[in-house]
Amino acid sequence: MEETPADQQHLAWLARSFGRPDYLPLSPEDLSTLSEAGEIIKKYPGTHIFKEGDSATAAFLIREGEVDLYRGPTDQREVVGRVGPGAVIGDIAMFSGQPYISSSRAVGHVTAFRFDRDRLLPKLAVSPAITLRWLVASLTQLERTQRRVLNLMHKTVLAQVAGLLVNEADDRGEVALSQATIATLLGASRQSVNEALNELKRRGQVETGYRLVRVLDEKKLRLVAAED
Amino acid sequence: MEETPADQQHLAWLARSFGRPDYLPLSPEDLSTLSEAGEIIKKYPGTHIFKEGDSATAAFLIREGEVDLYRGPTDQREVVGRVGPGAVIGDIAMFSGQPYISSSRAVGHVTAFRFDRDRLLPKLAVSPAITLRWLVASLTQLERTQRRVLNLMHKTVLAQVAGLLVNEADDRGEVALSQATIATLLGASRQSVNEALNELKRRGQVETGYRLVRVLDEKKLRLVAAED
DNA sequence: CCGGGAATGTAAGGAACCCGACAGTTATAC
DNA sequence: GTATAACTGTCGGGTTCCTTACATTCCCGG
Repeated sequence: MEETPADQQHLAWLARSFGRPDYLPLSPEDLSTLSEAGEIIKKYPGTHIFKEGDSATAAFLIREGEVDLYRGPTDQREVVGRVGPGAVIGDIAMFSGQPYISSSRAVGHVTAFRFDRDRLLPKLAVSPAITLRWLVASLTQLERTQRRVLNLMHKTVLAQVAGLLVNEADDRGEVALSQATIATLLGASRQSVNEALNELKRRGQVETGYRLVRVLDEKKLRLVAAED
Repeated sequence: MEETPADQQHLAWLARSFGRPDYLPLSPEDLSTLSEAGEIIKKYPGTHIFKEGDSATAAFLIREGEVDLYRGPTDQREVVGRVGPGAVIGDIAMFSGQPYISSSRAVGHVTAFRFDRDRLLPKLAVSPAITLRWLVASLTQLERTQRRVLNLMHKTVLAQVAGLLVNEADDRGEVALSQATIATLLGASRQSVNEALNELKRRGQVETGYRLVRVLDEKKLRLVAAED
């Protein structure tokens, strides 16, 4: 089998995306196996990758761009999360054989790898290493979600906002979310988020702009997130 | 290899414990493989199965009894959940090679199956079906936790209590938890839980006793849980 | 360059909930 | 069988946060 440089790059990227690279690294054969279980797809901003209730025939590995996950009807949608490159979505529904539990919509231009259920399962049945890696990835996600439960339970909106900013900031310390989106992500009201951001701005720990928050003092922000 | 009736029973129980039995059922060889990766252990009430921060060398599958999961120091512990037969605990830490994230304590007499990491991983590496089943189990747990996040975000204490009662009730409709425990499970105060239970009692949907809540009208209780 | 839609800023009133305190009740251990 | 710890029931003050409402600012397409 001959492979172009682009393929190589893609396969290497696949290897990095699943969990810690030092833990049971995928062999080159494993990578090939995985790449044959689906295709790369591209989505325009605002389009759906899958919708709540659809039969779950595939899972998706985000390569580029960001994706919003939400539940409920369009007029009163409830954002469940926003994920970026490296995230796997739709796998819960696909593996458990149930309809998708949430809808996913591309925020910007999105490139993803689609794993087709019928092609993936036979491959996994003969590739324990990949299955194990996928298991570890899902358990890591589970742990993250459990931590989120603990945060939601006892922390004030101020601490929650600080925590979200630290987690979601890119390498330039910027978070490109509207205050309304931050509010739904935290399950708070837009006004409370606005008030919290004002407090952080007053303390000189962040700057705010249109659809944008810039982290100025990550260290202090982490302290605020740990309070309460 | 000769197997006693007790072994057979145990292996069959293992098969039922992991997710939906109609989905990729384990073969008898898989069951044997799994049973060789650890031993059955028994724990007295109040004793620890593992403690937060310990090196995670094993995961546990609960066979009988209930287990409390909690985090933080003993004097101000924070209950993360209570699990019964069929639940797998400690697997997150074990697979990701990190110390246990929470402590687990036997509520009553507990029988569990201990999977030793060093014996389990080689078995899984050659048994994709088991790994896949484990993956499905963890994803199901992830979905449950995500649902809990949604509940915590927008629902009132009354609705949360109603939901917990419906989920935790045994076949006689009884929930043997103290109001304080219910409160920590929901991240609410004991007083608020007490107030909610009074309201449900006033409506004739539950009865309360010492360390006990009895569900009288599950149907209406589900409606209350869905409100808000 | 300007109009409309989207996002941000601000304020007041009220609901839900937490905290501290204490009295009454039930289980459990000695 | 009694002491003690654990649990339930209840009250009032205080806080956080939501809701409603409206003014202002910003972006983008024509």
